[in-house]
Amino acid sequence: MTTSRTQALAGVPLFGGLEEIELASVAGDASVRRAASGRAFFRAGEAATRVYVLVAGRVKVTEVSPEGHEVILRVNGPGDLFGGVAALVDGSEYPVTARALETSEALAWSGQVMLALMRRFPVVAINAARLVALRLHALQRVHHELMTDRVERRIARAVLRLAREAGRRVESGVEIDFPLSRQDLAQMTGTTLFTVSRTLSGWQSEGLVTTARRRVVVCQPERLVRIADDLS
Amino acid sequence: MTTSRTQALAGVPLFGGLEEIELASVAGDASVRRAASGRAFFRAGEAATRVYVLVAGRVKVTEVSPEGHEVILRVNGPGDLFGGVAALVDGSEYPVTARALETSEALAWSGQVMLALMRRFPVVAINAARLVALRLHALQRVHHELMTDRVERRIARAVLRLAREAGRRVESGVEIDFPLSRQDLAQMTGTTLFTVSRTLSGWQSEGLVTTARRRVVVCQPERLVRIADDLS
DNA sequence: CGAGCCTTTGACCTACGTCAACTCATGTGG
DNA sequence: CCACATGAGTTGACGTAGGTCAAAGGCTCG
Repeated sequence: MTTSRTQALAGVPLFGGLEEIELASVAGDASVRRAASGRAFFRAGEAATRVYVLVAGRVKVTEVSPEGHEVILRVNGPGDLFGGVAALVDGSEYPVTARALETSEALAWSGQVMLALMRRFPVVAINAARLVALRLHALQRVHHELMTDRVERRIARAVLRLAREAGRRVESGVEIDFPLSRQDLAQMTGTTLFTVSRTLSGWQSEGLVTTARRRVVVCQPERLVRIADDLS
Repeated sequence: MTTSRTQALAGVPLFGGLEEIELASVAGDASVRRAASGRAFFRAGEAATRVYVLVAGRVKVTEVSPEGHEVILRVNGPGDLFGGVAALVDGSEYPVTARALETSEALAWSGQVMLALMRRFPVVAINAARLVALRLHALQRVHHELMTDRVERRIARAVLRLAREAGRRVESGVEIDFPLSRQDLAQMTGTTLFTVSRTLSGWQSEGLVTTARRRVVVCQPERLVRIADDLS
């Protein structure tokens, strides 16, 4: 259904600046990929053949070292570009794994097709550069935090970021809208699930958050911000 | 001297794929910027108006937090793009500071001009996306290390990277070819100058490296690699 | 209903940060 | 050209944030 694919692309940053008819052409070149919760769109080490734009769901992007240590670099939501980074470097491999956190759907283009699109519509290439640049900036900030901040602050920042990007209003506050384990938070903040557990327990007993198995609700964002920004 | 500027651009990755005559046109739009050792090409927070390609020297890219903690994100050498990332996001500010480690020279374009170049020569936009992507990958690896590795290994990796990217053969091994203090290494690896000092002292007494004030020579790279990759 | 996950909590330990004191180059100016 | 001020580096003593490991309880989903 090309028309529905075209609609899915409306408002996607990668294609900002394209006319509707151009969008339809771009959509025509796409294929639809789905992944059930826990399944991977691609894994690190595979040939980087495709560029994805997430249409629905959540996808975590992780990197695992030779030793087997896995870290979470980012959680993508609808509209986000992923895999694109590597597919432009031709003949290369994905350096990361993209795994669905819940049932997800994406549009995909082969690297070749995407390169052709970029040559035809330079604005797409410019958008891509800008998007990757923004991602780089975001990672630079997280990296800085990791170098200089204590764990409680890092966890606070991670939770606030997730609430901002993937928050859903509920009675008691803002719930992070996908399953998020202590282990996940640990892999985002460079600590252990034990420390995350202790930290969240502490916050919960102070009323800052309420938690359940793989669920986090931020109840008092401003107090969390105080922890995140504390200048003392 | 447009012709010398054109020569400076030959082989620069950002402009790979351009014809000589196109290169000359690109060079014609550039201005030359110089910075003495210690001076900044731009500082974090300034309006991001220009894109730079380093022609000669070394430039360290740093980020400083509100608390005043400074971390080194990268050291650029000749041919490297810097500042480009932000200048594409129009109306934005540089998120980082670019400071010359030694007397340096760069070519610069305004963001406007660079955008126009990218529209005219889509390959430049594609190159830019690719370059930023590569930088993102590099930062992802470092970030991973910071999350999972002990300091000695991180320092070993940083030293090896610098030797690879900016090494000069000397009698006793490979010297890192720009002034590099313990503090610098600490700000690259997320530790303190004290720990770096102790670590280098240890290595020196084992004959792995020789050091002097702001100078590091790698004498036994393979043993350093053993520390960096130790799978025990 | 049962088998795994996810989570909690406690006890212990250590890698590394912090601070202080000292030495040694270096480059600057008198 | 020497002297001194300054910034780089070293080393020791000490404290602690948070990692590690073990044990056990509770969801949930098959």
